[in-house]
Amino acid sequence: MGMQQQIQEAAINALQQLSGKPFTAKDFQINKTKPEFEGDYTIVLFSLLKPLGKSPDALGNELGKFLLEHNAELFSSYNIIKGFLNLVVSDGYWTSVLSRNYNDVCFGTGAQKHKKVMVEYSSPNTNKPLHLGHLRNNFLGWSIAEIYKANGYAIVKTCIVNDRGIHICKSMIAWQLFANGATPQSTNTKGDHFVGDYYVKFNDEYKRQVEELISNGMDKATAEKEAPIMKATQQMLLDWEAGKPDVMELWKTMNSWVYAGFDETYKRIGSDFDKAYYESNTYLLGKKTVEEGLQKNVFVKKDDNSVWIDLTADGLDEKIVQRKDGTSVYMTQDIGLAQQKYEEYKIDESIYVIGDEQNYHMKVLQLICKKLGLPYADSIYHLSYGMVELPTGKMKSREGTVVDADDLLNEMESVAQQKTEELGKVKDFTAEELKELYKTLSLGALKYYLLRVDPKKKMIFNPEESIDFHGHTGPFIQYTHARIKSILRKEKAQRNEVQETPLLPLEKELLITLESYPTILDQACKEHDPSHIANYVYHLAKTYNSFYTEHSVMNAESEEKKQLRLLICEFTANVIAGAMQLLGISVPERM
RNA sequence: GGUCCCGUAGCUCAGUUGGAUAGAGCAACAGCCUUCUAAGCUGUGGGUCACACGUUCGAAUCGUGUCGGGAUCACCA
Repeated sequence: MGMQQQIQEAAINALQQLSGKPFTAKDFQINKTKPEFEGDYTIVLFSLLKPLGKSPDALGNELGKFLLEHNAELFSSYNIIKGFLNLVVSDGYWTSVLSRNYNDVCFGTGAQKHKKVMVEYSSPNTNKPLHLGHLRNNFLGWSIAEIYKANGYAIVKTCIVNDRGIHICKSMIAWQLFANGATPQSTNTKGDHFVGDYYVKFNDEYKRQVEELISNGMDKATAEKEAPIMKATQQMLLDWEAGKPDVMELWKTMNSWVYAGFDETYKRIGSDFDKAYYESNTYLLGKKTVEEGLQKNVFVKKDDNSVWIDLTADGLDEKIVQRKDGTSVYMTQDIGLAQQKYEEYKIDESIYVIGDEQNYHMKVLQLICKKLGLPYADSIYHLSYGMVELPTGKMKSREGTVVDADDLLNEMESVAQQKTEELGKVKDFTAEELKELYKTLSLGALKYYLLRVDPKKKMIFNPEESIDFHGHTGPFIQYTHARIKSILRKEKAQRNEVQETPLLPLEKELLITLESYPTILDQACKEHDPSHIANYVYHLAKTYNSFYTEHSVMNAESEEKKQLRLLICEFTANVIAGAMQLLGISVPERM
């Protein structure tokens, strides 16, 4: 149980004993004491004054005295300023937290919940390589899965691969027209980039053809429909749906090129999946759902045979769920896939990591599932995240401003190399150790940069800022870990507990921060938000660095202090490593 | 136009179940390495928390309105 919760329970008990009335956690607030006042935690008294009919000083003193008497192991003193009751937690309590947890690598993790949670993330299209936006998605999805695991949930990581449709046919057509049989092997190109190049070629040619038709007197809308390359693409989609052998063959071949490229990038960034769903297998799902919906009168069939749901009573629109030709739309496929996931894995919660441009879609999806009475409707959670933009504005593929994931990773790695060489601290590393370090640092910088921001908010990716390894960054935290390890290589703690000893302000502040880690972890899970962990671990590292500069471990004032600080060092290193691991970032022993 | 989200220091972000004088980083300036890794630490300057009104003992946080920015409202996915 966290300190704050303990204080809450002690205070509830005290208030009930003193007044004979019942109280709950909602009746008053407990905060961390502001640094300018004496104390560690503060009970805000204002909300209690009226119900108890007491003055701030009177209530504060009664409550403070009671807590000191009945919870002597927790509190050493109190003071009252205006309506704030500041409690000083005894040093003995903090050192006991240290002794109990300093070498517990599971510190902060939750008990087994016996619940299964699915996280769907990444979800690429197989017509172009991954870009910066995908990286935010991948890092978020992977991290939230780790955070759930740490809180005691069983996790299934999935990915829905958008491997069919008109956009896939575009790169296929362009390859047929322009490639002369070229392959990733023959051109020495990474497969996903190779296919992406033909997607670009399609758009160039399409644009050229449309302009040509317009200059021959056709209006724009017609030209866009009549361009030969577009007509060929639409025909190809029909051929694909009919299973025409040569089209299927080309489709399989080109997708296999893309998958080879994706695998490389996923491996590099540490994304992995327990199960991949392919849209080519799921796009026909949902027909049964439509039947059920019609029977339950949730859906209505119009004269032209198309099927709709009316959500206007819920403040939304009418939504189509089946085309007049009887095929499923995106929405229906998603309901079908949700059903399939539920049946295959019996999941208790289903998290979808999808950009906020689909907020409306996900809202509608969940609402339809509810109206259909599907058992998994309430378990759907849309982890919505904002777009990644550049200082110059949005990324636009047409303007070539999309930041490619592989390029970015290469760039980051060479910056890591350059900075490491400049500092020259690891000259004895082997070539392999160096390579590993560059990878660790570059990924640490990038993941931290993308995860430290509240997922819901759109964010600006500033290339110059992202390669900074100072200040509020991943490498700063990694560096702090390496510093601690440097001390611990020289000397290990001789004891596994410490005598109660007066704590210096920075020692105490570190222990208070460390003690709050489980609460932060729990909050990150409940709010589906890795940025809480990211901001917490930065704060911890920063506090440690102040402590490190101010107080020597090896040359401590006394042997008792030295042992105390060695334990604090080990505790801090463990929490930093554990928290960073939840963000998908590893921490080096040296850097 | 309807619905939803956002607006905090020059820039990027914390802080939002209402609590004390709103915090970090970057950028600027001034210091600190013969002592555990200076990718560090310490200090200075920098704010109409978009604006207005309201609720409250107390509002960046809650409500209403205004302004500004974004997303979405396809027989696309």
